[in-house]
Amino acid sequence: MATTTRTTGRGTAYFPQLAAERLDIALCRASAAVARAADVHAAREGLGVGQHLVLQMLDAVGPCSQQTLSEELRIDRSVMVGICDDLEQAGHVRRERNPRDRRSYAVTITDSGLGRLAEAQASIPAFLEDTFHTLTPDERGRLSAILVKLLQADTGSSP
Amino acid sequence: MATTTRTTGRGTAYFPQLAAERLDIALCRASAAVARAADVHAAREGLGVGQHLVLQMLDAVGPCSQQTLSEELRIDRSVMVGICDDLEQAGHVRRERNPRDRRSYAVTITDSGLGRLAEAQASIPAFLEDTFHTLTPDERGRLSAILVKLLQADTGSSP
DNA sequence: TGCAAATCATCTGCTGTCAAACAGTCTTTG
DNA sequence: CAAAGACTGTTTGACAGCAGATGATTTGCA
Repeated sequence: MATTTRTTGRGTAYFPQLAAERLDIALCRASAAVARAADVHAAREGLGVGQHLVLQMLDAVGPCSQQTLSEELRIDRSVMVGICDDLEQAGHVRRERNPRDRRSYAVTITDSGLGRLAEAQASIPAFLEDTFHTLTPDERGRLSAILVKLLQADTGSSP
Repeated sequence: MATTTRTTGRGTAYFPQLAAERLDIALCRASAAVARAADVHAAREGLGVGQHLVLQMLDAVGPCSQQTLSEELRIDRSVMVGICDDLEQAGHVRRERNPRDRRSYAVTITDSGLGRLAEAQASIPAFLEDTFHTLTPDERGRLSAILVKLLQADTGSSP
């Protein structure tokens, strides 16, 4: 028996060793696990992760073009189209042509969107606590700082 | 005006703030960037990331079934099929039916595979150095330890 | 003014991954 | 021994994400 770790049947599992040697793999596997948890949470909440981020950013910085949203949230343009479609259909944002540059939209959050955002925001702390409960607050802070530093090198990609 | 950061046009970018607030998002975005770098490196090296991991594990723990490889490397079974197909076609592994349980294979690394693995392994340190050059060795160690700890909670998924 | 180049949103095709169904094999149990 | 259930590898269908092309609009320059 040994119902604890039925992975190999051998005494030791190989994954921890790999994760220790290959920082890139550890990062990707951890991200996949967290992303899955986020998707589950979002599905239960009824608001997609991308939709939540868009509402949050619109609330924080005001009306934006879809391109600005894409760049700042690191979401592809063609994906952003669908996210804004869904949000607009739900009545959470309005898409108005920017009068100063009618190629771009001025995506604006509505009162409905503000209410939905407030609901969704309220559930985030519990989600984070649940997902990262194995880490101490100190470790979470360190992880955050390291990731921010790592991400700073990835702003403009290549010349 | 303001050709420095053309992301928003505003003075400050929103992404760093988001990354600081949402640990899950920061993790996913960093992972995406690293995964892309790994894919580029793998393409240049001519050996897929998954293929490399399989060879590495076979060399470390000996012949395995595809299921063991899948579970320990956190790669889906149906993806593992293609990886082993490619490796077998390249002559880097052999698939022999396990005589004790003919449902499973005993995937075995060949001499060709050992040679290919040695080549690929040699290029990993430079890749890691290049990808994580913004982090100090101390930060890399901390990140690794935190990720390992975070991943330990993800062994058996649900009861 | 008029025309070429750039920009914004969108659409299309492709790749890679995952969930679910399927065939072959082993184990259990009557 | 034989049927039912569980496990291994494989195939199929669906879906997210990304690169490139397209249409509408603005900007730059002769």
